[in-house]
Amino acid sequence: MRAIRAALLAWYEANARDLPWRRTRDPYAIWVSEIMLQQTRVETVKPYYARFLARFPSVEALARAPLDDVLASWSGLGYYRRARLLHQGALHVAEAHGGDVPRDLDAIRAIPGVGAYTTGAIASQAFDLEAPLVDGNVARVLSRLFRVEQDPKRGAGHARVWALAGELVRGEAPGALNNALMELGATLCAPREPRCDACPVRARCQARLAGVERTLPIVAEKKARPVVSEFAAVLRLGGRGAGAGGVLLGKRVADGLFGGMWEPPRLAAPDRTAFVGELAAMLGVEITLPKRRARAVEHVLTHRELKVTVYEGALGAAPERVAAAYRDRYVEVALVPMGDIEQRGVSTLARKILGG
DNA sequence: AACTCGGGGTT
DNA sequence: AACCCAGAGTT
Repeated sequence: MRAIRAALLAWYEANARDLPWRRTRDPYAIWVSEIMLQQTRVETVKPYYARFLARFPSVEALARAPLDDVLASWSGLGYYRRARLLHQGALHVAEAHGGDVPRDLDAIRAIPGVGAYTTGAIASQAFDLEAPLVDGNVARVLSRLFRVEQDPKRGAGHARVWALAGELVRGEAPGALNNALMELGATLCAPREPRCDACPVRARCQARLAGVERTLPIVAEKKARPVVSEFAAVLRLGGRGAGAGGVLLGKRVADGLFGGMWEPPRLAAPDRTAFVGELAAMLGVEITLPKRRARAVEHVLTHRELKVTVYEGALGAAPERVAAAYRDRYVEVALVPMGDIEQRGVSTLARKILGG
């Protein structure tokens, strides 16, 4: 274990990528980066990270901000619940800890949106606590290094990789050690084609010694992704009334898919006629859709594939609210000038629907 | 333990 | 097309 630690730390020292969140010890900044990096690639996160910290530079600033502003800053990043939980987390830290991220493991873990991985990341990187962490990269590295032949995402395999991470992190520079494990998984110990020739611990890798490095880690089979068909409408108000020129957006309920985000109204319906009826009922005004000129928008998510038929249409009048029967989906509607859409929390799917 | 939740790059 | 990524919360 000591030799592996030393090899990993020396390799990391010489090969670490220069990432924005590695240039700070501010626990808030590290926290923000870790939430953004959940299931999201480094290159995707970089611009969001810089913009987010510029707009919300402290726990207090984030806690004071309206959730809608936070969602707007998250627009396009995905997994929007993360933004909601991060905001809740800021409120929690502001109230329970006076705005300072706590240095206690249990207190960190109690922050909304902070799970086992993020606890270890904040504790080790911001406070140099000997707290382990296991993400997808670390799970793969440890599965190979110690030849764990069970799915590291659950059951005994999960317990095993966390125990190994706990043993490895004990010692000096826990933050660097954790980063070294992640860096190794991100750069050399790749899922398909690991570059073992350049690996600092290849001589001690149990999987490589047994010739099974490409078959580990064991992963569960994935379920097929169902295809869901929906309709959406990009609606504008005719004439010169209030809101003329704007496009109608609905704000989705907090829970579920795209929670709290704005989008052109999107409904499942058997056909175009039914969709127009649903839409008119939801908005309480007359809707005019052309028979043709529908566009097809496809959007792939983790657990489903959306195929959306998009119509450009007109409103008979400006709707004031969502009908009660539809408030399990939308909580508010607004006519938004195209130029103001960037200030709303808008999903990438909504951008595609608006895109034309 | 299973399920939900985005988006995008790589192979 | 398949794969997978600095995961967490709910049921």
